Amino acid sequence: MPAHAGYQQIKTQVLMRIRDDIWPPGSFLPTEVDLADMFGCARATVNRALRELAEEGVLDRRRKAGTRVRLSPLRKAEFVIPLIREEIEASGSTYGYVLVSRDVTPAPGWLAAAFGIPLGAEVLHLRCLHLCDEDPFQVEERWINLDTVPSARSADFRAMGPNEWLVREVPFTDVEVSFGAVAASEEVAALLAVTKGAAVFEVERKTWLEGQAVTLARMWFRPGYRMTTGQ
Amino acid sequence: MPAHAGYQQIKTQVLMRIRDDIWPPGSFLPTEVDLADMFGCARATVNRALRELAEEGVLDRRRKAGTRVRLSPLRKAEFVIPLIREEIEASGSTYGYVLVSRDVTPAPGWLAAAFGIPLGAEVLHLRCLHLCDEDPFQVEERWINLDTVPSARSADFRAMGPNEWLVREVPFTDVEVSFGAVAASEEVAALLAVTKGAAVFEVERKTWLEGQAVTLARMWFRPGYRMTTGQ
DNA sequence: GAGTGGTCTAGACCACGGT
DNA sequence: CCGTGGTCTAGACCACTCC
Repeated sequence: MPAHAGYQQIKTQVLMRIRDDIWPPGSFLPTEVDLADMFGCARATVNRALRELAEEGVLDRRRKAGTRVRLSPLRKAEFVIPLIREEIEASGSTYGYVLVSRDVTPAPGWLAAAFGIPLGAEVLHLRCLHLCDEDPFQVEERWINLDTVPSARSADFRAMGPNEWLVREVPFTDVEVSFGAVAASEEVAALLAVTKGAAVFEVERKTWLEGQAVTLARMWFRPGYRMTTGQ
Repeated sequence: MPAHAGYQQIKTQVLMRIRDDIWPPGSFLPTEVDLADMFGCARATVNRALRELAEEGVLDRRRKAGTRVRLSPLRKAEFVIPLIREEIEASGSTYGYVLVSRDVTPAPGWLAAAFGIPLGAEVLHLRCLHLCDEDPFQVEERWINLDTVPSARSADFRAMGPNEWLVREVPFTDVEVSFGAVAASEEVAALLAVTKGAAVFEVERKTWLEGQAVTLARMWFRPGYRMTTGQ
């Protein structure tokens, strides 16, 4: 109703009306033109408010059909995945890095399958350990597609982690991240200084550059590590 | 350059120039006015493109200072957290639910502290088991603040899970989600039918309604469960 | 076919915050 | 102070998709 309704206020108003069951789940909202009239503002302002609410998972919008309240709102959680060096240094600790192993091999079958590369294509395989104040913090196992990133073959990963190197050198267009919990393998347990079978948080990250597989990384964190929404 | 540059094309163009090191990390982009001139479009169009790239973590924008390329782009991962019933039914399986325990107690110290409620305030404490085709799928432990949600005291959680009930009945304004890996406690292990100490994926979810604590839930999933970006 | 959202424009005023 | 992004407007055309 305020003469100077901004898109933020419109978002709030819409959420209030949904909460008060004026627009219950599944029901249609008025059209943008009508809402602009109701709120005394331009249609573009309403459009931005509704577009953002749709993006946030509250509304469902379709041309011609209109805007409706989602039956159950999509519940999204956004995580910022920090560069491990920055995460450790931001906490006031000292970052350390060790390259554990490096070899060039034909892609194992599971990797070729999971990643969409020809079976037997050469990949660079690295295992690394990241330290926080000298204590094991994260174990990283990484596979780099040498067809897509040939320069990785001659890069020196003894001083700089593959993550940092890739961030600087290799662009990508698509990412897939997944989280899970696994029992520490013998090797991971040894590197993390935990008992074999201990519960460790696992992050897997795959990237592509315009359809070409770039890299796949699996990371295991020391016990107690959590990933939390927000910054 | 095309006469009809849309904001999508501008985003692409900007990303290409960043990739080609025309605008290297840390450098400033031209102002919106100049870019609008370059791309032959209105400033609003440039604004939307840059605003979205900032939202995605590629750019850093400040009034007066201008727009610069982030030194290292923020790496964000967005997860859609499904309602467990819908997740199971979407996979073609049968959903089952069991209420394991229910009691009303004064909030334990850790809960009061972690959640910002007065020590000793009454909370409803529930333990539930969610089943997929009769097999344990998820164990849920839930605490509901009865000061904020008094109606929960008389709700019947034997037929409907607290999650579904809360989604229908209680609005919230703020959420915090965190993921981790923990060793299954004796009780969780028994409910999930795994050995004690097995690695299980844990999701913790807290919600507030305008500063008032609503509910805290901890959920443990059967082995092998993963949370993946995208829908 | 027609109604809805999706987008673009040209212009304007404002708020923040670096210099 | 004053340049930059943040937002709003009034109008327009377009694209999708439901009927």
